[in-house]
Parts: sequence; C-alpha cells; structure tokens
Amino acid sequence: MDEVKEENERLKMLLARIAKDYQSLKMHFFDILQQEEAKSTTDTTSGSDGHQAKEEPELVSLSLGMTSSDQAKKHDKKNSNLSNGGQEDDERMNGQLSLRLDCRFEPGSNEDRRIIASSNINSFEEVLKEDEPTEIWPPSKVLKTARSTDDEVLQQNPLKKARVSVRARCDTPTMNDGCQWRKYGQKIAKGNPCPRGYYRCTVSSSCPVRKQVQRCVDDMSILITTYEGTHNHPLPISATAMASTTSAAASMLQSRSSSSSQGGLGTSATAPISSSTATNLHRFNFSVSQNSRPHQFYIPNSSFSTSNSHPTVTLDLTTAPSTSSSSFGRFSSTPRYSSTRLNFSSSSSSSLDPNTLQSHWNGGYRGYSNYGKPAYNDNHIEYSNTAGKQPFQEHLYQNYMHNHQNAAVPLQENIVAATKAITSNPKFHSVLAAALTSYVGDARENINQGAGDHHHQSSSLKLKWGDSRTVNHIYPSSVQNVIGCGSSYLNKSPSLITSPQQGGLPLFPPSLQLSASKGASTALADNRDHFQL
DNA sequence: CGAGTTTGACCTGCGC
DNA sequence: GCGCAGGTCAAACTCG
Repeated sequence: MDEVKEENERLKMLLARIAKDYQSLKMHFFDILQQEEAKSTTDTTSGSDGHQAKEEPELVSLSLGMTSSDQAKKHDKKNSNLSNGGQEDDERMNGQLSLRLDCRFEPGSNEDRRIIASSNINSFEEVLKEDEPTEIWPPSKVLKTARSTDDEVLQQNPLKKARVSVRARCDTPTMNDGCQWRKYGQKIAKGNPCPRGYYRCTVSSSCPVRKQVQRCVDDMSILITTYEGTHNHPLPISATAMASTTSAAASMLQSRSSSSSQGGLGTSATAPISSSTATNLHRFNFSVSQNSRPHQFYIPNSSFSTSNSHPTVTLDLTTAPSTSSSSFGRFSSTPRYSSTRLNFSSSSSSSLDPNTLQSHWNGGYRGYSNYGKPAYNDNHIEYSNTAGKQPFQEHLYQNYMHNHQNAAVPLQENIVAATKAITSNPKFHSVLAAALTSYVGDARENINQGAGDHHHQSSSLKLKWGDSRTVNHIYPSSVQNVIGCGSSYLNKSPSLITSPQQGGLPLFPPSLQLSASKGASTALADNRDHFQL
C-alpha cells in the first residue's frame, strides 16, 4: 500500500507539473487553431489535390485523416519547443497530451509547403529528417528509395509481396483488425527502440498472411501494422473491413504495377475490389457490409512509389487531418518507410469526428477479452521500458485522465471548439464519408453484437456509431480512443484513476455504458476469445 | 495440459 | 566474402 501511495504522490506531482505546462500549451494551441481555421476557409477552396498532384507526382497519400489541423501541429510543436525548451520530457508529454485531445498535428505547415514547393525532393527529405529524426528506414535507404522508380523496383523484385502498412493510433500492443493472430517472433529493428512483433494469421493453419506490428518511434501512440499476403479462408465479419481496406490499397499498388510491369504482387483482395489506373483515378469497391453491397472510393491523382524490398502502401489512420500541405507533411515518413500513401476522398458530407473513425480501426472491432491479461499488460510495460519512451505515454494517459477529471468542463469546451474547427473543414467531411461508406455496415454489426462483459468495447462502439455526434460534443474523440484502445492504461493504474480526489472513475457517463447484447454473433464472440488485445 | 508468448539461434538477402 | 539487419524457427516458459 505504501508503494501505491508513494507512486500516487509521485504521479500527482508529475501531473501538476504537466498540467501547468499543458495550460500554457493549450493557450498556444487555440491561438493556432483560430489562425488555422481562418486559413482553411481560404485554402480548401483552392483545391489541395491539384497541388499535391503537381508538386508530388511520385507520392500518394493514402490517408483517412483529415485536413487543417496538420498545419497547426507543426506550429504547435514549434511553439511548444519555444515555450518549453528546457523540459523536453514535458514537451513531449504535452505533445502527446495534445494528441489525445485531438490537438496533435502532423507536420506540414505552410512553411514546409513553401520549402517543398521551391526545392527538390532531396531538400524535402532534409526537411523531413529534421521533423522526424528517427524512423524505421535508414537515410541511405530513404534516398535510394526516393531516387529509384517504381518500375525499377518492381522489376528488381518481381516476386516480392505487396505490403499494406496501417498507421493508427492505438495504445494496445496490437491493433485489433478482426483476425486471429499468433505471435511468432519479435525483433528489435534498427532505428526503433520498440520491438517489432511478427504475427501469423491463425484463422486457418495454412493462411499465409502475416503482419508486423511496431510502434512509431516518434509517436508511440501510433501503431504501425504491416500486412502481407492474402487470406485463403473466409474472414470473420469483423475482419473484413480492415482486410478490404488493406486489400484495396494493395490492389492499387498491384494495379499500378501491372500497368507498368508484369510483376504480380502477392496481395490481392479478399473482398470485391476493382481498381483502375486508366485515368489516374483509382476506384475501390469495398464490400464490407453485411449485404455485401460494394462501396466505391475514388482516389484522384494517385501515383505510387515502392520500397526496395516490398512495395508498400501506407494507410494512415492516425486521424491526422491532411490538406494538400499536410499531405506533404505526412510524407515525412513516406521516404523512410519507402511506402506509398493514398488519399481517400469523396464528396459527401458527414459530421463525425475523425478520431471516431480512427477509433474504429483502432478498437472498434475489438474484443477486449485480453485487455486485462497480465501477459499483455506486462509486455506493454516491458517494452515500454525497453523503449525508454513509453513511460511518457503512460504518464500521458494518466495525466490526461487527471485533466479530464479535474478540469473537465473547460477542457470539454475546448475540445468542442477544436472538434468544431476540425469538422467544419469540408475536406474532413468528404474523407470521413468515404471511410464511413466502407465501414458502417460492419460497425453496425458490431454494435448489435456488443457483449455484456466487454463494456469497453461496447462503449466505444456506441460512442462511435450510436450517437457519435452527440458524444463528440460531450466527450472528445480522444476519450473515445482512450476507451477503445487505452483501457490497458486504465487497468494498469487503478490507484491513480480511482484516487479519492477524482471520485472513482467518472469518465464515462451512464449513457455511455453499454448495453449488453446476449445475441452476440459467434463470429465476434470467437474474435473476442482470440484477440490478443 | 494445451494454447499462446518469449527469446535466443538460425537463415537469408543485401550492401560494401 | 564478410557483416549487418530483417525475418523465422523452435524450445522454454507462462498462464488459465
């Protein structure tokens, strides 16, 4: 008990310090937010895709993220650096905190855009290196990849399987994608202190699909999951969304490669997918809903680059809003990953929070059955310590909880303002609509299947799909994320979260507690039983 | 006791 | 050819 008290005291002190820094950063943030909001109203009308196509024909951003706040992120980062130069830890924690509050921004400021527009690709990379000093790919590989053409790569590696890399904010060791995976290895990859986990699909013993899971080195809230191969078995309903998306992305890569070389790539669609490269407009037919009605994505102005070893498409589900400039910014990791980013966009509108969407990928399908499983929590802690950075994240969540509970009302107002600013961006509407189209059927399925003993999951589902708009104004999407993916943190720190001054765990109002559904389908139930989260 | 995880050893490809 | 890094294997271990 003494240990717990001591730790509690320590954490409280840390919280106080961070809260102080957070307040100052928050002031910066809202200044920036207002500026960006004003900017976006003028920028979005000028057509960001055209800009991207003109400036960066070799790169494609496959992003379900949004616009507008990317730019702010850079400013935010810079401002935080200026205002808090001496306390790197606090900076990062605040940065992380901002992230959880939808205040995390991706690189890609107007400054960057200017730099990029007026310089060649190498100088662009130099800019990016400064922003993200460490990544998976070493600089030599980066430059080489950037220089080599797609055709060259494909001809040199005609047998390499296409890979689809999914970046998503997720605080659990692995992102739940609906499939059953068994870990068969773990390796420390160069340039990233976080170990890379190797997983094999165990739905079928002969299934060749594998995935690699690794934390993003510069933002450990981002989980990078790389899929390789094609499922040779029927997928659970809950797995079809991710499979469809990754397959579609791989199919894009494939379609491009087939148009430029004979090399067939290993990954193919597990759901009906069509793609076209004829007009530089890629179309996806997603069939993820129960009635298998295909949904189409039109991806304008796409082009591809591939890595030396594997052609890779990166699906960025980090909810980072992405304008054309932010797409540039988002490319900061592209050279290092030697991957391709594709920008999903469509033209309808929606009012959901982008994080809501992302939360689905992160944990919307989650079974959560193993959330409290010691092995996984231990693992998380262990490799957090190995990384030497994860404690930040842990503190982040704890402090985030504190912030929400100690200053809940002002924070909520701020979040509402931030959400409003984000959702007012027209590009957000279109991207969200596109993603929703592919996703809503499956999500509804999951809602109906919510199980009684998995309140986390159910909560997050209801938050996202049952009343997402309302919820967004009550509880920020970041909270939803915490609900969805961060429950391990809750589980890990009961003493903190339920400390007397916070009065238990008042994070989620009764309305958000989930109703149990006895009629859970066996498919989801199976997943819950096997998910490694 | 079975299923899943961990982890050191081994294999392979690639660059120098 | 050598060394490095990524990827895989499999025995030991853990957990329910």
